[in-house]
Amino acid sequence: MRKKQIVNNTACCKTRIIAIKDTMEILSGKWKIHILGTLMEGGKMRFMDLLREVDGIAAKMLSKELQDMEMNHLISRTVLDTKPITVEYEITEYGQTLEPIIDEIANWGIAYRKSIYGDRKN
Amino acid sequence: MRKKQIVNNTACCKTRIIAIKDTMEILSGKWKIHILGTLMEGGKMRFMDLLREVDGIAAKMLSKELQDMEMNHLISRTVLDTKPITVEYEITEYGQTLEPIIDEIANWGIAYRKSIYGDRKN
DNA sequence: CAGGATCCTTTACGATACTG
DNA sequence: CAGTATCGTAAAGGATCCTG
Repeated sequence: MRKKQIVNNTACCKTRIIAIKDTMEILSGKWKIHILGTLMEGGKMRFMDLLREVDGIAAKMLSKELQDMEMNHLISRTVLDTKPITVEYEITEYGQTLEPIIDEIANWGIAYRKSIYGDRKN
Repeated sequence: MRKKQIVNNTACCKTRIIAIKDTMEILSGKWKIHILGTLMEGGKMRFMDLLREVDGIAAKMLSKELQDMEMNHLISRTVLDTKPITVEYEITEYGQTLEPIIDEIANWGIAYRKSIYGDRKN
């Protein structure tokens, strides 16, 4: 029960830890999950929409996080030829594979509120 | 398809966004999910164990995040009366309700590696 | 061992302009 | 509208030393 087998552990058991690290690296920062959650609800959204809906985010951060996620192919950016231009952001198919994560996060948050405020409407 | 019904949306659809916010507030920072993931694998662990297993974390951060999570009742801290003293950290029952989230994060990370390196052993 | 204290560097984040 | 630039703060990160 002490520390035997540490060497063997490295091979099999760290996989999960590394996996968590990989995922968190891609979702790094305070905002990506919020943005993704918002985009999952809202479908195609414009910069300003996101700025309004993602509570508390500043334009600089939004801009930066969107670029980040675009680079990682989690979202797509489409410039529409209007005047002034419009830009639409949308979750990619690949980005949608993150939905189970976001869902669990949302579910936990909902349960959390219930455990605090009870089932009453508050 | 434009923006009709925004008013109605606020009542029903923001629940999820707020839930995500709640959860992310409790899991805020770069390390909590890593620590939880590690504790979920390792069971009871001591400070030094965590310092070794949570890749890259500094003692200062570990200490702070552990306190944070203890305050939120996600983990428990037990001081054993040895000499020198030993301290064991463990996920609480409440903290275990986060497992579905961590699991999804780990799963995604695993799939992510596969999508990059293929099924070959790398 | 389990940490807190200190000091210093580097990112992350935020608020407020400003531009095509 | 969709951003970038600029500036300032706060938190993260690292190193080292210290204590019960």
